[in-house]
Amino acid sequence: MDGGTEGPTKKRRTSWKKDPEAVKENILTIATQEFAAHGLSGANINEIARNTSTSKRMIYYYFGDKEGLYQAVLERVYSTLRENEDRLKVENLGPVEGLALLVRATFEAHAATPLFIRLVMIENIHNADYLRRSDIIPRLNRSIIDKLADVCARGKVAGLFRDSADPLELHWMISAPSFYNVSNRATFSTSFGEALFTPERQERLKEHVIDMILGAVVIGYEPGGAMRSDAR
Amino acid sequence: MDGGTEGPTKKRRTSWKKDPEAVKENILTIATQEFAAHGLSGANINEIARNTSTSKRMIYYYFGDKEGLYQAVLERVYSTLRENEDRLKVENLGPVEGLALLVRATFEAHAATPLFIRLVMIENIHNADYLRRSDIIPRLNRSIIDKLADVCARGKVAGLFRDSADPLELHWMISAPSFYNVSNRATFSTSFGEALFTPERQERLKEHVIDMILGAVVIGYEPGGAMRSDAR
DNA sequence: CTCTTTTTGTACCTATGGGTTAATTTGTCA
DNA sequence: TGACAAATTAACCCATAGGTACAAAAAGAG
Repeated sequence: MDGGTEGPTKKRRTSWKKDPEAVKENILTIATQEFAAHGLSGANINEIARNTSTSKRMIYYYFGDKEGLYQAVLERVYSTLRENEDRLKVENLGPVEGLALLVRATFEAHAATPLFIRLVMIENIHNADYLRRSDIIPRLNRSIIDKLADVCARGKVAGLFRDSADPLELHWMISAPSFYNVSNRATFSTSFGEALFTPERQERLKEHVIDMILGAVVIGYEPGGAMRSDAR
Repeated sequence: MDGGTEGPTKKRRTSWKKDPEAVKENILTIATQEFAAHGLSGANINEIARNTSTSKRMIYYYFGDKEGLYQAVLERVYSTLRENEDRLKVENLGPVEGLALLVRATFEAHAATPLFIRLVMIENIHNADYLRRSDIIPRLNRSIIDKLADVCARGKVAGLFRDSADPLELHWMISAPSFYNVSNRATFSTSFGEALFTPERQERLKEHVIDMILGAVVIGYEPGGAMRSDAR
């Protein structure tokens, strides 16, 4: 493929297609892994470049600098999260089952996306500076609160939930164990062993979390109640 | 070597005292802050040196390399934590009050030591590699489990606690919200506002956590029960 | 088929920062 | 009191990795 031009010294002979979006996607995918694995300062741009199908030059072309790339990764990952949340349909469930579903889904979603968890951990190490700087993100996590507010309101109207139930607090209570379960697995299991991280124990933990949350919110709730079809 | 004193070219003239322990302590204190602030790769040895009352060379003299220093910091911080745990006396309290006290103390201890939290976050980013490598640490966190086991056993004997209550799970349930409350404050408040982080809301959150835990463990428990002096 | 714009590759620059060399002071103990 | 070890200092080294300069090749417009 060098007939016609015959680069004598230089061998510019690659024939690429114009597909900036695919190139960006590719970079972001690799960068996500690298940042999640090593953090912002720990990540290595040369290493990222080596794992992409393009070159270091393109990273700087599209994302400006390391921080720009990190920010793009962060935003993409948060967006994905939001999409997952939006998929959850809870409106046509009873308040108790609805809440139980939200807890269960949150716990499972966290367990299924350790990469996301790691990026959030890293962002917290940076005091959420990049998240704060982003203009698309502050409103992202709105939908989960809306869902909780809906369930909460319906639960109170039906006389099933305590008056003290608060959507934001509830989100905090649901996120905390779900997040910690993944984020602190390494130090926890190093200190106390792997016992809690077998599939069976994880199932149990999940049900306990559901019971705890429902116990705090549902009047007269008793453990195991989330399993019953008539969740009174 | 240039004539008694009188350094014409070199000015080695500082006069220092020998106090290795104090120097090490000083280095560790500064290094703890730096590592907690920026992580292992983000921390800068020159910066640490600049903030100590000694020199960069001494850091390498006492701790070998950056990782050695990080490990020393980690171990010291875990040791401090253990000492705090040991101070908690729970044996002469009833099971319910005892458990409530453990939850309250854990929540407050986490809130009071953000530096420790950050180091644990960072260590989790590194998959607990340095914690695992340390020989003094794996047995460190034993005492808190022992305390929980004691409370648990007494609660069961008294017929107050559910049979399902498990010390390790309990520790997980107590740590999760206590840790998350500090570790994820930055992203949480960026996403949802600072509402939950005022002193009053933190108090409320703490009581809710206590209620959740006790609700999961104590038979027939009802919210606010931890406050009553006769914790039946 | 030019001309412009976008996309890409290669080679290079250079500040940063982890780590080292070698000398110098202080204390100690025969 | 002088050698020896421990503690400390100042100055230096240099690999790494973030970032850039330059220019070529492809695509699109007209």
